[in-house]
Amino acid sequence: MFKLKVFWLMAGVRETKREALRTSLIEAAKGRIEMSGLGGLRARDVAADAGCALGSLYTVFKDIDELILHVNSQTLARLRAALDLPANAATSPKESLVELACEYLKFAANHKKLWAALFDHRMPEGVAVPDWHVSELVVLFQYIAIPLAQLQPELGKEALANRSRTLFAAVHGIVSMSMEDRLVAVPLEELEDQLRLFVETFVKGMT
Amino acid sequence: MFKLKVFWLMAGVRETKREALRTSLIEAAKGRIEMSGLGGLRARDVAADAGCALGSLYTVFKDIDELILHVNSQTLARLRAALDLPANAATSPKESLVELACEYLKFAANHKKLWAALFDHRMPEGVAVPDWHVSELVVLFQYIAIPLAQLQPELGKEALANRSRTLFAAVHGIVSMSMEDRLVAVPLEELEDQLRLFVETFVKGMT
DNA sequence: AGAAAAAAATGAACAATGTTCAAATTGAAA
DNA sequence: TTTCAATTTGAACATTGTTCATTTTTTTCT
Repeated sequence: MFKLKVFWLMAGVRETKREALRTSLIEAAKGRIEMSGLGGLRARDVAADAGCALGSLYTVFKDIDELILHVNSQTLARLRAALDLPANAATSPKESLVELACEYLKFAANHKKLWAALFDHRMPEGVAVPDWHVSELVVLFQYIAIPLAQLQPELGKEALANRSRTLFAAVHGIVSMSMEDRLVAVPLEELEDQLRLFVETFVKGMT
Repeated sequence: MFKLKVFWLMAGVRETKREALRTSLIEAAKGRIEMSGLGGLRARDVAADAGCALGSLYTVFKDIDELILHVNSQTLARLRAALDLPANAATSPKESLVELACEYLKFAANHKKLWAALFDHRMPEGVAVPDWHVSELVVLFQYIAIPLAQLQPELGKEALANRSRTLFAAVHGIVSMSMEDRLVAVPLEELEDQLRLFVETFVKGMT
């Protein structure tokens, strides 16, 4: 028993260190992206920040893209968490959609560079985004599908999915352009008003 | 021999060759982007395709970004030309907005990589997109502003500009996501129906 | 036209960066 | 402790954007 436990503990050291390194690398990459954006991410900087050699990065991740995907995965998790509040505390389907959109805008504004990395990142030509990450993205459509289904109960499953995706894309486009200071020089409160108006108009047109 | 030299002197060989090189480089870059996307663009390939030395590229353009901006500038010009048809042949403001959106979708679908380059390209951290290029983009909002002003004549100049920008951003978001085969596996006709429905719904909600 | 000056084109060299790999280090087993 | 296997390391490599001394071409001057 004692021996077994000792064995297990000792055998665990490698796994433990590996996990710690993995976490450090993701955290370091996240920090660099927050500071300098996706374009300012350097393998050497990440390794230095994480306190490991350059080569060690490649023993944990296949390449830089895989590391970025993991940072994006965490960002998506925080985004989903932020959307859970308005999704649950809804007074009406319309209000729910409006609040979801506003929360999305606020998240983007409060995490500009991490949020941008979510959509700016591109895999190398011909390489597909892995399924596990695509499905993390697709879940976002669900937040919209629930209130939308209440507003249009006659919609079939397919049609509902299509419209959810379309409305998400529209809101995303608006938020996305809001983040480009060059094209939109307007305070956040006003952006939120515009977005609110947009969703309300769209919902009104639906009924 | 004397006459030949005089001819060359008068022809302004220097300027002519410089313009020809400029054109070749932009054309070569355009071709490379069409073939391999923005991520597949290489200074060496462009120079080789244009039939000049690597260094010559940098006698015409400050850096690769400037070259890309010029390719994007031409793409924008073609996009605007494509939008002129539906903008002029409109039967009603609503129809005008619908057709503009559909034409935008078709342009994106027919020039996927060039269109993607338009929005995927990022200047280096801290460097702003030059004014001349920003204003080329901003003109797109005007296409929407005209029918929108007819639908809501009570809107002030500022409010009209805001709403035009918002509607453009929404349509752009939808088209943008449509181009990501991974998230949207749907034929173009159906995408067009979705987009048409979206704009119609929004216009209906506006009135 | 020919020489001299100015401008432009060239491509080798440089710097930055992602990735690999042989050697060194460290953990696991006996 | 000793041995073996897994892991870590960072120097070296490959690719790419950019620069610059040198060469070539164009213009100017006589």
